[in-house]
Amino acid sequence: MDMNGLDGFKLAPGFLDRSAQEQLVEELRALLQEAPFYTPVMPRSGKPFSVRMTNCGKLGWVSDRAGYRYQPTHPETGRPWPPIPEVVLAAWTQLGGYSKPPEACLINFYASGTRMGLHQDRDEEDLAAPVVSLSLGDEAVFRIGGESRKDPTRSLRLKSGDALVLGGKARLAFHGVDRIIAGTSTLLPKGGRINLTLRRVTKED
DNA sequence: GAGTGTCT
DNA sequence: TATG
Repeated sequence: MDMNGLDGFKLAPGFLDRSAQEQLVEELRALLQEAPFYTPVMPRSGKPFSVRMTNCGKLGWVSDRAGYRYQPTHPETGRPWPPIPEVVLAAWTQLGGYSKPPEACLINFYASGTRMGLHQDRDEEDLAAPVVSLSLGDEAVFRIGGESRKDPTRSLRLKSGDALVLGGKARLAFHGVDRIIAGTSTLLPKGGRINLTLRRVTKED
């Protein structure tokens, strides 16, 4: 809707065409053998997230009873995260407009019925860097607001192949996923949605 | 130093 | 169901 980022965010509809999406899903299949999805839990309460997560890149975002943090290894296998696929790195280069490379790529799997409450991405030290995300599979009803939880929000549909950049004004915008619309994509044989989120974590390195 | 939770 |  707003490619110029007047709201601070930039949506690039159809950034990945169907064959690029298929190739990426193929790469993800191998990556997922190395770093399987797991179910994170909320700090303190231990309540499980409905999304399943894994990561690639030098650092991965994790949540457990101790809190949120970035770490270099998978919490269940103890192994380092696999490298970020080339196409995904290319999205950062083409859309991010940032000199330093991404360090973390969070991979979320949303089965139908999964939601993600409104939140800010603020566990990164480098808040000047944008957040770039790619959608694959079923459509998501995405909600985005402002820097305060009480700011008005609006809803947008994220389709398979779309890229979304949260930078500048929108870097700290509250956002979440209200709903996944089952049956809106044939990309993933078992349905659901995969979201890849690229972030720069540290300022130097 | 809690929080991407669940609630209506 | 959509919204906050």
